[in-house]
Amino acid sequence: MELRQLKYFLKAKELLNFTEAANSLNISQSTLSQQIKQLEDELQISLFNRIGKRITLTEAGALFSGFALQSISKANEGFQLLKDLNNLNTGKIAIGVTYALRDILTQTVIEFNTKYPEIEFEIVFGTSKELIEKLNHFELDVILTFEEIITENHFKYQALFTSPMTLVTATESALKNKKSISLKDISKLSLALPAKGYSTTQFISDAFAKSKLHPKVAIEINDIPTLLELVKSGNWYTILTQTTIKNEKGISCIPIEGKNMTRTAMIISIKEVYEKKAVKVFLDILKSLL
Amino acid sequence: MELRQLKYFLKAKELLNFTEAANSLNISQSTLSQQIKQLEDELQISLFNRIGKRITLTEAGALFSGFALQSISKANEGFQLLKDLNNLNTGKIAIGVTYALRDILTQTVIEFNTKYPEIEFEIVFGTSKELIEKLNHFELDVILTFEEIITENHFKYQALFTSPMTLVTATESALKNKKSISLKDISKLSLALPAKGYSTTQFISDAFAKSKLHPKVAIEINDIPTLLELVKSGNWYTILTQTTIKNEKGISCIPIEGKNMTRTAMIISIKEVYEKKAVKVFLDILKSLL
DNA sequence: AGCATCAATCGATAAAACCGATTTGTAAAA
DNA sequence: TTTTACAAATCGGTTTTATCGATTGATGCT
Repeated sequence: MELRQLKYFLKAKELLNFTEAANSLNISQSTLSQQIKQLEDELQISLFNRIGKRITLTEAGALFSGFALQSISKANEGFQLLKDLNNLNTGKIAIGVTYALRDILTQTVIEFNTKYPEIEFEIVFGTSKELIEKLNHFELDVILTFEEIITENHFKYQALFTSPMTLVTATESALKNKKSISLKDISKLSLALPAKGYSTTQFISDAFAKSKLHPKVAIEINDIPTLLELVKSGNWYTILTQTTIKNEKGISCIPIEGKNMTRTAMIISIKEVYEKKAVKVFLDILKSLL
Repeated sequence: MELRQLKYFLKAKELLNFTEAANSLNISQSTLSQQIKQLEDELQISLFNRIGKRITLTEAGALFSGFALQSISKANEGFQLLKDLNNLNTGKIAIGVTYALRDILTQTVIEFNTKYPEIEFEIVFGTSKELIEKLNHFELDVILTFEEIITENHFKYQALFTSPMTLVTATESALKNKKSISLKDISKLSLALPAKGYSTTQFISDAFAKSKLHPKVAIEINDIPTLLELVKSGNWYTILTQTTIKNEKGISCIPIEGKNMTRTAMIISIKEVYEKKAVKVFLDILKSLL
């Protein structure tokens, strides 16, 4: 059992196709086939079912894959630690972020980059659900999102700031002079909301359910800039945290009445995983900008 | 970076001597030297300082070794899981135990072995300190001991039963008719106690300190059967949990007065590590015997 | 039936892990 | 200081194995 074989196995598991996996790994199909077989021989159990010309993962393969991933990850974390030890002249930060936190992220990336121009970024926008999935697969170092209802034990949470939930309107709206608005009043309006999966949408539907109200949802959409365009048209309203529309023109926001109508921005990372020095510095800059 | 190299590295780290490490690994010193060098080249950092003819671990080596161990352990845990998946016809249980729990261990091992004769045992008697050290190095699957003052976050603790602290005397002792005894009275007696490192000794000295008393410790000894022989002579007394001397002949015990004069037997294992099926079954049998 | 696809297998090659012998460098002993 | 002993590094050669391309065999699709 070698790390090489574990890598091969995981790629084959991911694609469930030896030929494609071999291409992806830049080895021949024959090599991959042999190495998987060798691993199976050593483990004395099949990792894949060969059903005709297609393969599926066995129960053993499914159970084993978690450990294989952990084994590789630990080795990589060790490697990463050594790189960091030298300096911040190399490396990559992978950050997941919800659209609402775009502004603070952008500021931080710009400032970080002037100080450490060699560090690469991978920035992934997505729903909380998608980001947490990626975090769990070690595809992201850290994510920035709002607090979740369910907290997971192996995550580390750091609160950043709170932001009120607001009704977002076109600037020239009938409601433009209101200082605040109730959920009941909102339930009379035609709404365009972020798609399910966005934590904001979950939060809103929970809030309405608690008040035994039903929002009029005319549009669900999974792209926030487009959502804002729709709102600017004046035909619909939406509900977002105030932070989301900071620096946006042509729209205004009205705080929603009621306690607990605020959300807390969070940094989420995996507890037991070594935190890259570059990530630490990045987060320090982020916090200093608040 | 391959698991093979990580294993070589860890053995070299352990022995801090390439020649001995190579022997222990059944490879030549030249191979070990080359493989370590190759690993260092890949990691672009030295893992060992070569000071003359002797080697020491660098800071990088020390930091990296934890990840190397984790990487290997995760791979091994995956392997173990697959073995367990098949059956309980193979495998090994490594148990650490303090002498006090010898009786319950023995019963469990006997019963387990009649059901699963293929499973091997490695049984290590030692002080709590020694056992916890071994548990942390993945040399033991589980340990049986009394509760510690300090609990560690990455351990899982399962309470088994409580046992009173007792003064142990030769059966034909001047104290034989006493139903209980105070710490103050004990402080007048000549004691033989288990060596430092035994959790019982720690517990006793704490108890005396709280009562501002000083025990008369005539003998410290790191072997419990011998300790009991000394007590049987009638020249000394000792303090042990009642469980420890269950089924021992020629000695009697007198409960010690005062609250908190009991200890709780514990199963301790590492939280995040996969628990072997055989270990689970073993512990189930152990609990059923209580 | 014929074709396309994919994993397994075969034989050959290139890479690498490995070994024994030797060298180099240091520390301890004389 | 010189000698001796020891331990890691290096060298050249051998063995092992990872890899490849080509082929085979089995399956699903048209």
